[in-house]
This record gives sequence, structure tokens and C-alpha cells, in this order.
Amino acid sequence: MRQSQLFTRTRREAPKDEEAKNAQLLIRAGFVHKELAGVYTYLPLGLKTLTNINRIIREEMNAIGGQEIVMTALQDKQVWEKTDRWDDAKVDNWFKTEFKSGGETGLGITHEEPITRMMSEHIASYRDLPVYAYQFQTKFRNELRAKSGIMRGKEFLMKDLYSFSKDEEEHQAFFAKAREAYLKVFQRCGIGAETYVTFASGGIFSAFSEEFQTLSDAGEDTIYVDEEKRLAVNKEVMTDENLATLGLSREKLVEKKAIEAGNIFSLGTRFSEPLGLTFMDEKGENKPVVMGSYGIGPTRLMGIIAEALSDEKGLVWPEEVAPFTYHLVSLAGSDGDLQKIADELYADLVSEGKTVLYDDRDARAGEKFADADLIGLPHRIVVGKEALASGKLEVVNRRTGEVSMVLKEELFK
RNA sequence: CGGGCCGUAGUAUACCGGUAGUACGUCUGCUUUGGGAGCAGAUAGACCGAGUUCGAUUCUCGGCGGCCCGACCA
Repeated sequence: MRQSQLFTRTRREAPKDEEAKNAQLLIRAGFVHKELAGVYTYLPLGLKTLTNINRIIREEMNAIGGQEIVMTALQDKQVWEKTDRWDDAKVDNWFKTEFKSGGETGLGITHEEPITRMMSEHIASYRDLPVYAYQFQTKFRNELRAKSGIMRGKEFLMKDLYSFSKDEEEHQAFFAKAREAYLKVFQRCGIGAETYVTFASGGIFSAFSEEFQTLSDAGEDTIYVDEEKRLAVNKEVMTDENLATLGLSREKLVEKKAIEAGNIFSLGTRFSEPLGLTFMDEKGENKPVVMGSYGIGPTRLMGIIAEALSDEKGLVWPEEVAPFTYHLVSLAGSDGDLQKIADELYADLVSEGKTVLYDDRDARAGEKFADADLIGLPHRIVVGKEALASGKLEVVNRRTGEVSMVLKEELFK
């Protein structure tokens, strides 16, 4: 798209009420707008980025058999009472309100309860299993303290997948596939090298849950990393007994700060039993379904990427995540010939199916370069006097800063 | 929820018990045009309420809002 048409503006300075690097950069570059503490609007560039992250996650969830749905934000308290997760004394971050017609509701903090109840309409026999359903849905959590920019909000997007299996064996097979799918997501989002499968507190039906922790100074968690095995242990479960269970030795572990990018849980029958989600097995016996839940926060992931890959000049987006692949910067000014070359190049790139942000604004070179660095698209193509003189284009890699002069034809290869 | 700090143009900041200045931005014009240009002019501001006071943006109290540390984070 033409940058002159983009309604958002970049800023030189970050607002003083943001300290987190991700929010400072994303606001300065015009990706997000803060509406309230911990509540952010996604602007055109931010939404494109988020959509790309969602696409990556969606592809990987579909690849392991996930079927996409969307559940409601408004919750039926009765189903939550059955699992004892409605009482404010048990779960303290509900946003609750009342229906005018009477009765109470709350905005969904997660969706194990409603999906488990709903599945009882669709699962009756072992022939119906396994089932994997997921959604991208806005969660609401009444956090006492929002912090860390878009990484810990009160309203945020979550991809949550729920698995329904006939027994523990079938569950474990899927759990392993989900782990691999998650690792692919983080790889494609450019933070694969910094992200570790991390053992964390699990709950009632499993010794551990598995978190995906991305190393970051902005992280809220302390983890202990075994670099060789590419595994880590969350500080919250760091005991000698657990290390023995996991086959990790204390000497090889290094303490790091990290941020949780995803978390997968084995739920056993924690939800299927109280909510009556059972199936008839091959022997005609009624059994509770074995469940798992698998969460990634795409908005948080966007914040993590912004945090982890940015530099002093601004954001640095990996190819698959970037809102546009190319930033075409025209330095034509009032030079009609140069202008024409830039316009043609833009049209050609678009017709080739490339995504391009075309800086056609009447602005000085310095401002355009600074903005391009801040926005952080992977490749910057500069059309200026040098391009006209040599017949070549200047292509700059945002991440490495590497500059190459290429002929137009080479660019399209 | 415990503790701390803070609310002044769109943004960032100053000063002041006597109605506010600077920079960036924005708008006009001219010059400029490869790393946030120059000149001239213009635009725009005290979170809300109560109290003290001749007078409050300034002091006091309350509310609302924001940030940070801790706690919490299925």
C-alpha cells in the first residue's frame, strides 16, 4: 500500500506512560494504540502483523488435525460452577456482570468448561474420538496490574486448542504432535532459537505442563536451561526430585529470564468428569474423555517478537510475520523520472504478488529511512539518484543491514 | 491486593499563588532534497470535583486515570 494513504503516523518519542520496549516501539511505529492500561487497539500495520502470526498458527494447528471454531465471550456461570471455577475466591480475575433479564455472566478467561459441555453433544462413541478443536478468541482477565505493554493485557487474543482423546496413550501421542507444532510456530515467527520447551507446574492430572519460554530480559519468569537438550525447567518446579524425574542435572542448567509464549496442558478428566463428557468404548463401557489444552497468545507473541528481535533503530520483523515484505522508498522528490521508476517498480512488485509498503510521501530521505528502520520491514528497496544512474536498485536487509545493488530483473528472481 | 511515583498543547518537557514557555508535530509560504533540513508566520494545553484564598494550573482533600516494584498469572 502507499504510505501516503496510511492513516497512522510514526513518532519520534514514545509516550511517557509506556516503559516496555515492545509497546514503545509498536506505538512509535503506529502498530498499536493504547486504549486503557493493558488494553490495546490494533492499527493497520499491527493488524497485518497479527493476522500473519494467526495464519502461521492456523496452518500448524490445521496440520495436526485441528478444526477451527469460535466460542463466545459471554459465559454461562452454571457450567463454571460445576468445575468450581466461578467463585471469586477460587478464580479472581473474572470480569463479571449481570443480565438485565436477571442472572449473572462473565467474560471468558479461557474455554475448557464451555467446550467440554458442548462436545458432549458431539461425542458419544470411541468412534467419535479423537477430536481437536481450536479457536482464535479474545480473552478477558481482570488483572490487578497490567504490565509489559501488549505482553500482559486485560483483553488479549488467544489461540486455544482442546484435544479430546479416548485414553492416555492417544492423548500423549497428540500432546507430542502439538509440542512439535508449537515449536514450528515459534520457528516461523523468528524466535525459534530463543524458545525452549520448559517444564512447569502441571496441575492435578500430570506432573508437569510444558511451557514455551522465550529468552528475554523483559521476561517475567526465571527458567533453568539445558542448552544441549534444548529443555528448561521453570523456577516454580525446580527441585532435585523433579530434576531426577526429568533426567536433567543441575550442573548443566543455566539461569535465564524468559517470557512464556505458549503453554500446553494434559488435563486428564479434570473437566470431562464434572461436566459429564463421556463416551462408549469398544467394550460398551462409559468412560470420561481424556483432554488436553494448548494455548498461544498471538498478541503476546507479537510483543515477544518485537521485544526479542528489535534493535536500537526500531522493530525487526521476520519474513513471515512482517506486515509487508518490502519497503519501497522513493527519494524522487520533484524528479519526475525517478518518480516514474518508483511507481512502475511498485506496480510490478504488487503484480508479482509481493506485499509492499510504498513510501511515496513527499518527505526527506532521512525521515523516510528513519521511519523504515522503525517499522522494520525485512527488505528496503531504495529508488534514488543512484538507482537512476546505475540502473540498479539498492536493497537493504533490515536485520543485517547488508546492502546490495541489484538489477530490477534480479530482484524479481 | 501491599508499596512507590506521576497527571500541563497531538507528543515530550519547563515555570509559576496573579490564566502558561520551549522543542517536535500540524497548517501557510519560500528555499531545500540520500539519514528525522532552513527561514517566516500560524495552530494548539493545566484530568474531574470540592475546599483554602481577593485570586488555584500551582496548596489541601476526594475521585478518575497512568507507570514502576512486589504478590498474582489453571
